[in-house]
Amino acid sequence: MDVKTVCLGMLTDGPASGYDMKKCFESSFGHFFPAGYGSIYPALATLARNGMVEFVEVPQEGKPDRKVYSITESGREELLKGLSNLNPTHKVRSEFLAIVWFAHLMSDEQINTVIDNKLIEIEGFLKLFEAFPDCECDDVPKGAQFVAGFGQHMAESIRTYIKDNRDMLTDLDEEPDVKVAIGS
Amino acid sequence: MDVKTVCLGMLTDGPASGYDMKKCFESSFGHFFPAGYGSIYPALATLARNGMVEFVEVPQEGKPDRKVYSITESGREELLKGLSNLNPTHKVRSEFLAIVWFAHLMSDEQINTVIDNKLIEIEGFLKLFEAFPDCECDDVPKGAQFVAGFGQHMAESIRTYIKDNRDMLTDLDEEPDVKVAIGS
DNA sequence: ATGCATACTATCAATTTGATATATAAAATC
DNA sequence: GATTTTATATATCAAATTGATAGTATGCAT
Repeated sequence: MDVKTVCLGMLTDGPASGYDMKKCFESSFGHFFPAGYGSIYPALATLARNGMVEFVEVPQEGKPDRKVYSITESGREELLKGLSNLNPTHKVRSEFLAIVWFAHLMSDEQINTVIDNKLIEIEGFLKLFEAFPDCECDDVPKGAQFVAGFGQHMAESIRTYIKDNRDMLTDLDEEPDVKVAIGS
Repeated sequence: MDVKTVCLGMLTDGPASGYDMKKCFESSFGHFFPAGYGSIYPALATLARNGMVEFVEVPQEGKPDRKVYSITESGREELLKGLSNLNPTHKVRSEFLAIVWFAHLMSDEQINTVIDNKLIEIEGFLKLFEAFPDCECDDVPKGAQFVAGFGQHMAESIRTYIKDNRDMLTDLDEEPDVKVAIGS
């Protein structure tokens, strides 16, 4: 599955421009399937060339024209093909874990900063979920709810693991600062 | 951080060929930082060109020559630069979650198979950890232990979440098959 | 005997990344 | 009042990565 398939999937929710899709990748999709302009625009161009999507150019005032894409019938068939993978991947690419793997080559201070920053990042991410608690309200598709819950569960799980095990990584956990009794 | 940095890191454990490194990516590193021949060989070529690594060609009988690479002093400095990122990424690219997001476009049977297969895959992955229980034994660096534990914890967490929430995704959880009492 | 696994190297097209270019207007900051 | 940033929108480019394939030889299994 590539960005083309995901773009087709997004268009089943209604017409959208490349810019709209980029925002969608930023807000939700990108957390588990990232894409930037450099993959979105070529994907849309290819899909249009092959008749999977159609577009109309909507003139704007003072802004570039919008190209608003819609999925076609061929596009819907292509999408179902793209989704029909019974062994889909789930890949992680983590600079964080690579750095931690080589912790013994680095200073305790460096590692501690990396860990602190990662915990802050996770905390910020988890705050996003407090906003809409278990949004099983409206017409949000069950799949999206499952994926959102997955993300939240993962973030909590990572936070827990890091907090519970970070002291493995530094020689002295938190510079003991033990005042040895003088004259003992 | 790119594959070059990780290759340098691997070489701090001792000299190795591209083939050796590929096996290392397959067995451990690849679970959180994947790389194939197509990135390893170009990485080693670039590193050699820039004096970050040196290599000797070791003739073999009936097999192609081995090119055995070693890290240089410049390489060690370059590695430390590569590791000195205080905000390293942790990215997920999941066809699995993308498919699940669009579950409403698919049949229950398809989704159930995808989920079953994923659970089997996770089960298989977790069996790898039973082999060496908490390998804090030898001289395995703490960083590697932390990362291995991280992987195990994540896999368990994903398994739990999927098992607890998979029924969100299908209309009827497991084809009820309720035999209604006749004549009630 | 024919195919598959292991041991090595390496390359290639297609895809993706991350940054940048272009252009205008509104909002924020100084 | 001037400057910077943010938002709206398009698009492209070099570099990196993916996933597959090619080449060459030995051994093992069916």
